[in-house]
Amino acid sequence: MSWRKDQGRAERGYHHGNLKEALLQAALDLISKKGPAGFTFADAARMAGVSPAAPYRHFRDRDELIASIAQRGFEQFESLLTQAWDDGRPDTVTAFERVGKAYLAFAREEPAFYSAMFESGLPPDANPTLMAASERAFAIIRAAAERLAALAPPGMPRPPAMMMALHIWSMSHGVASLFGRGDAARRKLPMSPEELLEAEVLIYLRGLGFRTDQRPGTAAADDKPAGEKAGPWGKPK
Amino acid sequence: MSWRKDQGRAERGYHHGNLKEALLQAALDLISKKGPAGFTFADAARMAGVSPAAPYRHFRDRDELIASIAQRGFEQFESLLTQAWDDGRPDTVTAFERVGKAYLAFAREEPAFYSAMFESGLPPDANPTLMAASERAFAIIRAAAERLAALAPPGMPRPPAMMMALHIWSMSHGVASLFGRGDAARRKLPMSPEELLEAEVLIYLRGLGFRTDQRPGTAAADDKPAGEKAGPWGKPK
DNA sequence: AGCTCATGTGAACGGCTTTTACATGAGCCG
DNA sequence: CGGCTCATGTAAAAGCCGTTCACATGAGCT
Repeated sequence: MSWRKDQGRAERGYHHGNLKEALLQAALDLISKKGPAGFTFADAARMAGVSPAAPYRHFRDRDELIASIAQRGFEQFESLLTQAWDDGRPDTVTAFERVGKAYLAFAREEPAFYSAMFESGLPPDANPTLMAASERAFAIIRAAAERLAALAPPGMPRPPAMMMALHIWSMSHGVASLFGRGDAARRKLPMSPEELLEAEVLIYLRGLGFRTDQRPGTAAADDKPAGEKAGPWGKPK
Repeated sequence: MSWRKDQGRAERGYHHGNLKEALLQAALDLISKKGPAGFTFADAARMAGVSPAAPYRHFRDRDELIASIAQRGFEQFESLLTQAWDDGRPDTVTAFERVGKAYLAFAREEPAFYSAMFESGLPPDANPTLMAASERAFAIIRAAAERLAALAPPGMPRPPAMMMALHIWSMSHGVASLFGRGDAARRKLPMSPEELLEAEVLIYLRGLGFRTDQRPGTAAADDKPAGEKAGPWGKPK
């Protein structure tokens, strides 16, 4: 019974009653503290107050637990992005930037989920339901890109929405993964990750011909070429 | 002596003679096969034909071995990027794109190095010499960005080179990390990672006011606003 | 009340990391 | 050449982890 920690939880009998949930919660705690590599199955069991063998009644092995967390992470992620996108209100560009911020916020505030989702080294094709969850989350970015692409200024070739979505995703993931988490991979930056990503996306959108200095939402007013105003990186000296 | 594998190597006596190197090489093999998580110290020792305790004469622990690999990776990375940049020849934009391709090529061809460098979950501040190596590699991108920023079209605010460098780095890392390696994280893409990154960088540069459809290198010829020609993503339908 | 099956336990196996005391022999010094 | 010394490697052991298996428990159904 050395594993029985009685850490403040209600007394329980032979059966835990909610072990699967308790294990997922414990794993989240542990991963956010020590990274997905430092997390151990036995620790999670200890934290839930059960024997080291008990988790095997709920997860085939350690990887399946991590995959479960990743999946749950993608679901929360999708919901967060959906909310941030808010169907493009009040205008497409504003909503789009809100999605970028939400991406970073998720990476920062849920590092355990984020690393389980993107840095756990699981084969993504191993778990079809996991991949489906991941694709549903990406679909939000994809949908936003679609709407944005439709707004591309006339007289220019329309950028493929899928490509735009992949670009935005890679920017967001790149910033989040290199600079995003408070603890890991801290490099000295001249600006916050949020500012960095926002500037990056704005410059990118300008490169596609968008005029990012105003927010018409749906109206494309004048035709002045991009690049004659202050940039998105604050005041030029 | 079960650990003695005699795998084709020259016979040796009590002393290995080159164990440190052999361990690094073995670790590279193992990491590229099974990821940085799957790699074990004992396996590396076995592969080098020594007892499981021998590696401790050369590395304080498993993490120090991985850090050594990461450091060596950053050195090779720096050398590769330097070579790709080639001091901006034949022209800045061309050289810049070559750097992007070199980044992806490194991630693809040296996945073991790449994951040790960016995905091993080591605290980057733990090892000052490692961080220094990482900064020397980044300095190449930084220097390239500096040259590019100096070329920014007149009449526009100059983008800060440091910001450009961080943007380029995050794009490259994002693409490499999400889509770059053949095995891991494969998602179906409408284009190759190289094309994806090249388009992304070109659009970004256009957003900064660069005219990316020609390669003046140092001369900024005419003034036509960007965005009146075919985009960098191939033919618009 | 009795049965059954999901859920949890204990013990055990093999493997990994790391430490400690000991063995070996390469290189240096005289 | 002979002997010393110390870097390098070995053996053994402790402690942890993942995983499996036979067995225990008791919740829920009939």
